[in-house]
Amino acid sequence: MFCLPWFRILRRNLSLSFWVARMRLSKAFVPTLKETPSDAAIPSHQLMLRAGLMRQLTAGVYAYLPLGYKAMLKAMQIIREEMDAIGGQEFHLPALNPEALWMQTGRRNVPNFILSVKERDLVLAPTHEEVIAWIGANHIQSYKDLPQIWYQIQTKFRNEPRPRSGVLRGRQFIMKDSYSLDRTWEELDKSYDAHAEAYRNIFSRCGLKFFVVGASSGAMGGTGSQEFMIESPFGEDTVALCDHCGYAANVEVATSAVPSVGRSAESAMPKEIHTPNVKTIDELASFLKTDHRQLAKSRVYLHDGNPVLVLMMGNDQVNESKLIAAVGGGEVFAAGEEKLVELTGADAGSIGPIGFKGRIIADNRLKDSNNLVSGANKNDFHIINIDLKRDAKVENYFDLRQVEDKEPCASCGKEIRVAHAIELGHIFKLGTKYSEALNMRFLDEQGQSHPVVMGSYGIGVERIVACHIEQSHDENGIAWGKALAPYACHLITVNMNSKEAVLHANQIYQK
RNA sequence: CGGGGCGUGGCUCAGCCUGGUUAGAGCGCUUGGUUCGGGACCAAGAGGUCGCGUGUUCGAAUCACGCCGCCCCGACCA
Repeated sequence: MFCLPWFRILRRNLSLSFWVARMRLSKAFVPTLKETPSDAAIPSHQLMLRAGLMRQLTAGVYAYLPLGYKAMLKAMQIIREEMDAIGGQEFHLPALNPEALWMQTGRRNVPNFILSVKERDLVLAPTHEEVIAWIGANHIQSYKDLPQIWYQIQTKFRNEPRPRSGVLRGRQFIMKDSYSLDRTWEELDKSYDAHAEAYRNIFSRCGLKFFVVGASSGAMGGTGSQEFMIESPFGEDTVALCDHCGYAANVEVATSAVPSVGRSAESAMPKEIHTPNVKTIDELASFLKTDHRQLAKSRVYLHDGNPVLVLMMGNDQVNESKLIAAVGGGEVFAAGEEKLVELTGADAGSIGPIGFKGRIIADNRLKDSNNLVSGANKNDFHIINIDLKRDAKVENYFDLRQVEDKEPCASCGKEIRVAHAIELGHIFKLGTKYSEALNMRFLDEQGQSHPVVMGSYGIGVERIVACHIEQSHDENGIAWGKALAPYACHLITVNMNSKEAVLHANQIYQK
């Protein structure tokens, strides 16, 4: 019989490729695996190994085999076409960078970021803002030189503490990164919007079911950013989605329409009460037979070493991304047990705003509320009837809470969903952080010097392929869409004993 | 970096607890034969520093210690 080889896992979806590559399967290097390698935990990782797309060399580093590289090349070609369509110019920047360049922007010592070379003062570039700004600083002189969109598709290196999920988080990966250089923030908006549109086109053409979320710009600096995501239980990001109105945001910035506590007419006088063995908000609620809305939880953080007390309603969780934004950037750590006693005189569970020495900020939900219960900064004691306007020196109110599943949507009021997602691309309005650090400036019409306004935009090439597989596979293997399929067409001669059939098949093959 | 797990032919794993013949199985691979329209069968083979090192012992894949590597959870994630 004609024995079907086991690589049926590669099967399906025949169509013509944009490039004419032919290969006889008998000569192709496609090492398939019958069993799932024990190291692979998620479908895309398992199938990329089993289908012979790639092999792992070491943690977070993969060798792409011909079949896998073909799929990646197809994704790269789509990216290239769409980047060119918005006026992007392709570069190939060096992966080896002088360490000194990264010292200038202060990013050399960002934790878990840069991999370096032992023998020289060189580092492996994790991204290319610095090199772009270096080129721009040397060659952009006049407003007439702007705007520019510069991009490349290049291997990046990062000192990932824990690579995982196959190709989704590696130490070495291929990324399309682009950078817009503009004169003004308004023009940056245009470059940014052009990228957003290009990204939509790219992911659509790749056949991905994706969505866009508002995101935090985090330590990159800048004023705005969006992420392009696919929903997946294996994603490392958490997003809030509204299936009714389309609201979508990373939980780092997501809001919901939870009601605030408000203020009652009478503000009773504060009183210390004995609350033995009451450590949690739930215990406090049942001890006092009240609901969470009257309880103000205190969390103490150290912001660049200075204590900040954060008041939250009931069991609302502090969202540290929002907290960082609220306190004006920098680093934030939750204070440890010993530090809590040192700062407040009490353990976690009995800490409160009254008598706290340091900044106090509170979540919007508690704005101007009264008759609240919080810790007394004395173990086993709480204070009731706290009026935040009268009794506590709350410096300011911010949105500090983490949204939860099933809360009402901030824009339509219906139920939101909190889900995991994989980030495919991220676009940032960077601003002038890097252009100032590296002195990339231009002269305007009046001869005034200004820093170039930058945007930065990334796409993970491997993630496109892996996400496609996550979204398109079954028990038989990968169901390739035609956009990324390594080969468009699989020509099978059913009866190799028929000279006529073989001849015919070969004729078709030659075409 | 904290917690957990694992490391035995290309892949998946057994053996280890209760040290003792030439270290096993399935899949894959090679050769020969059979089969021949839906993931073949029979037979014979090749292939292993049992992650590395030190130690305990007459004797270590098996026990102890150290190291390395990989995976998962967490922290982190520009």
